[in-house]
Amino acid sequence: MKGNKNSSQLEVWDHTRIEAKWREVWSKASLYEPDLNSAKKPFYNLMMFPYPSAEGLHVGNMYAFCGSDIYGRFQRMKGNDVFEPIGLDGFGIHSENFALKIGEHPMELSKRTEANFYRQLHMIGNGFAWDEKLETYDPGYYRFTQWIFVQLFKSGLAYRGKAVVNWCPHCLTVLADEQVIKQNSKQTSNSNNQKSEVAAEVEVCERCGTEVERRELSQWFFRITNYAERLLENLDKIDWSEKVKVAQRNWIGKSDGAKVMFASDIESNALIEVFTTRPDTIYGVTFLVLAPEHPLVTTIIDKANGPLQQQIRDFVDYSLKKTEAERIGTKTEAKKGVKTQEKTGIFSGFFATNPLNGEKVPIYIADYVLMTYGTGAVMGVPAHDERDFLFAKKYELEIKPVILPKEEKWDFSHSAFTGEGVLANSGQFDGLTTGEGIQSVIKYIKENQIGAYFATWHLRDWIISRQRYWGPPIPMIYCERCAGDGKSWFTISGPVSTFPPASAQSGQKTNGNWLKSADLRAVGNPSSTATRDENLDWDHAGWYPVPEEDLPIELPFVKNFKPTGSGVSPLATNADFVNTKCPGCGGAAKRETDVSDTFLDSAWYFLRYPSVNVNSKFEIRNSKIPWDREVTRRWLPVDMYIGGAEHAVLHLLYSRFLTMVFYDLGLLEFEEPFSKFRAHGLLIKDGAKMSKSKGNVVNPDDYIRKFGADTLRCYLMFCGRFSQGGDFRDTGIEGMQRFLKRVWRLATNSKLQTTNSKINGEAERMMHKTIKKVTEDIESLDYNTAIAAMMEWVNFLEKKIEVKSEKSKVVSDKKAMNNELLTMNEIETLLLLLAPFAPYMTEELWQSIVKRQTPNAKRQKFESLHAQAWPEFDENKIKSDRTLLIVQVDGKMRDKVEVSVGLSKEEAEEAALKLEKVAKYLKNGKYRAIYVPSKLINFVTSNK
RNA sequence: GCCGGGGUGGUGAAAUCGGUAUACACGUCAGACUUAAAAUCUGAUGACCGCAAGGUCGUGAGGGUUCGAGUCCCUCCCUCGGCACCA
Repeated sequence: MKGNKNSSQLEVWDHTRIEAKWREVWSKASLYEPDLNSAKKPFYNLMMFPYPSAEGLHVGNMYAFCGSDIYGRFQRMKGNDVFEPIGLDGFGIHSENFALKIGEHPMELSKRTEANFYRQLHMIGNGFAWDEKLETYDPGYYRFTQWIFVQLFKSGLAYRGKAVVNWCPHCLTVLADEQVIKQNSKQTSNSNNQKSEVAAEVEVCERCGTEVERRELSQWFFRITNYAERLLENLDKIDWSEKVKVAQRNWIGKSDGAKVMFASDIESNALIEVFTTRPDTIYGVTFLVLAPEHPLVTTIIDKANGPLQQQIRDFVDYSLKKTEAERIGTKTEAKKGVKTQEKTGIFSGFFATNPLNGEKVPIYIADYVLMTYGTGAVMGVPAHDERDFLFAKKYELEIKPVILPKEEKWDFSHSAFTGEGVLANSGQFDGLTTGEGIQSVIKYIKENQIGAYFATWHLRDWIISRQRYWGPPIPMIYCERCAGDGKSWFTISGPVSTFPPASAQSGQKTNGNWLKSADLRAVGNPSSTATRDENLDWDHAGWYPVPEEDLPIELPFVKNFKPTGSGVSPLATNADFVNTKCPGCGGAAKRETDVSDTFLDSAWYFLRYPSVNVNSKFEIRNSKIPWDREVTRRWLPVDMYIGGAEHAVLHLLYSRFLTMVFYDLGLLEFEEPFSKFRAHGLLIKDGAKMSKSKGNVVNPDDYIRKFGADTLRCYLMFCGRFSQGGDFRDTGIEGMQRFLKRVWRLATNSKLQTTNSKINGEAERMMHKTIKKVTEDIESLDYNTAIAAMMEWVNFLEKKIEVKSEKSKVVSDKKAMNNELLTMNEIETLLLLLAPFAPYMTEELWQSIVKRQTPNAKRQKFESLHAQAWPEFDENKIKSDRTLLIVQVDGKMRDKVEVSVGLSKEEAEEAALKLEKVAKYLKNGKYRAIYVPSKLINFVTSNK
């Protein structure tokens, strides 16, 4: 029997009807809900959850989601229990700014955008586990965000400190360093009456693009710097996109070197600690430089005499102002760069002593030395550092070479030699190479207690507070009375070590040192503490975390949620919220009114998903922990995480940090949250970035309505390599619809043999070749070439049965002779391979053509295509006994000839020489042949 | 400046253990079907020369290695992203 019973219904591919039907059937059958408690082969397939923007789902979101879903569907068909959760990252400045713009309260706005976003996310055809959805603004969720803050506070990893911080004058809040991005803005400047383009770099807010300012404020910080070393080292152990690893390495920014103490005559015992990455150049020190903010500068001004005192004071004032000006209107000319930038400084009138050779060198104050890096003091080695060289030239300081280039001659009066070489003029270290010199000098200064190995980091502590409304209130209470008495949670609750480490209960080892009250910085890696927080005043007197049983501290409805700009959150205006009782003394106290950074909401959501509907039996201090230990053990870490590379040093770094903290607190059994991470590329439109200002943002709704989600999915994946991004063009999507229509027609074709007759020969080879290609390409996320391979196979199948000519009524005699029937095996395989890409259409065809049944929504159980086993390929069936031999003469392809596989060189030569196109080049008979078995033969006639 | 992507037809892009460059698709042109259009189908489509057979050139530029280079090496250019007065 051929064809199918209900072909009338199948003649038209009515994507809207089909997609709605299968959504309902799949949902009723809980097709995408794995058994979280007992799944045998758990596979956690995650895509970064979206901001539910009020404009709705962006086609770029859909691009990323579909790419992730294809991988998940593939894993499901490979026999895994796939968990693909979805939620909304709805708290935060982004949503709040939009609410402000349109004058709607975020609490109401979020309800609207949530409904719209979820509607759209239902449409795209992903196998989401909807039962476990979560929203970061749900009190049931942020209760735990607050709980996490409390745990960090109790562990000494959350502290309040005063520091110069980034301030966004538009968002009216502080920002973490990671949330400030450098932006190149081309500015035209008029110099010498000539207009020239100067590339200026400005620091802007990651959210709104406004240039940031600096303010000195007291803020809550997370001590991520304690984890710098582990965050860096673990990168080698995880399977992540290289570019994201590189970005994290850069951001963490470790520099190995040494701290060296220089004695000075500023006052007795005034040691100046310098940081250098080149201790081997220490004999070449001819001056010392302090940053204008360096603590000793105040002493210098105090002690200075005569006009010098005022000069130094003026210089320091000028430098600090200039730094500020630079930060606001940075005029660093990118092209010229660091090297030529003028170095300004002033002699302090004091001298320091080189601890290695006893030489006295002048101490300068200069603004090219930054207080925020290293120790804020630098040893000037003009012979071997470009900046020191420029400074020395300007102030006519001695240039003393101590490293000689191994081969060439170097003119030290002309420029600094910064490469590696051999030590000279360095006393006992003469003759050593740079590498040996560094080691020897470090050993020497350590033995003589004048210094030690030291690493400097770029990473800074994470500023958590935001002076905004739309976020989880930071669950802290401040009691003035206790502050006056020097009391805090730490003094009332006794040693922090009473906080029960879960690992102690489960008898498991943790990596971190457990806390003692004396060492509040113990969690993480104390040796990696960066410099800035050394200078923060961390005064926790008067501070108490909200008792855990009182969580969540719900965000109250505040009518005027507009940020105040005065350094406090709009919550401060709500007296009912602010006034509370002190957990320590029971007296009147005030709540913290800042909310936490939105990146804290998203730094742990993946831990929550599997436990959303599970009540954890595990408690800490009468408070349930945010995840169930059993479920978490089964599902985490995330097996495959897909997302944008723009979060390389934001979300991806914060998540790793928190996971390590939870591991150290014994709350988790792994320290890396995402075993495998792949960054997807950027989807652009007609060659240009999509942006609201350009008005070229594509909303998927219209396309889904017109072409169906299946077509859009396939088209998005066909635009280019998933890791590289793609270019969305309206003409391209029509081509993809043509392809799916052809698949539809092929499957519903009357020539479809319903008996399971065997296929063989070329047809079998094509099938196995396609299975192999599609399988391997999905594994490596090369979806574009997987689709191309299926297209090639469909082209082949159409030719095979001449389905096209049947329609057009033109049948060439030659082709009619080859007319074969399509087998059920081929159609089944095609539908299976295409299933992850076009889930709706393939399910419809599978049920009606293969299973010959059309389940309706009422049926609970059915055998979905998406629960079928992924087709296997047989390498032997891909091999052919005939092959095309490429024939070259002097490396140029002249002809090709079909031969049997495995032929000898002699046989290949013989076959090739029969070819006229080849023979004519070899008339004189002088040649030698190079043979690549069964592939290619190259006749070389020249004498080479 | 350092680090990491990338540069291939008219367009989106394939092909990197060195071995047919441009798969797949879009677009364009021609044709079939049609009163016509749409849809669908067939064919052509890197450039240049040529009626053709065929030939020459061709993967950002220039060198090199090799029988053979998009692929490896060297020197550059452009572009996107990360870091950067980082000592």
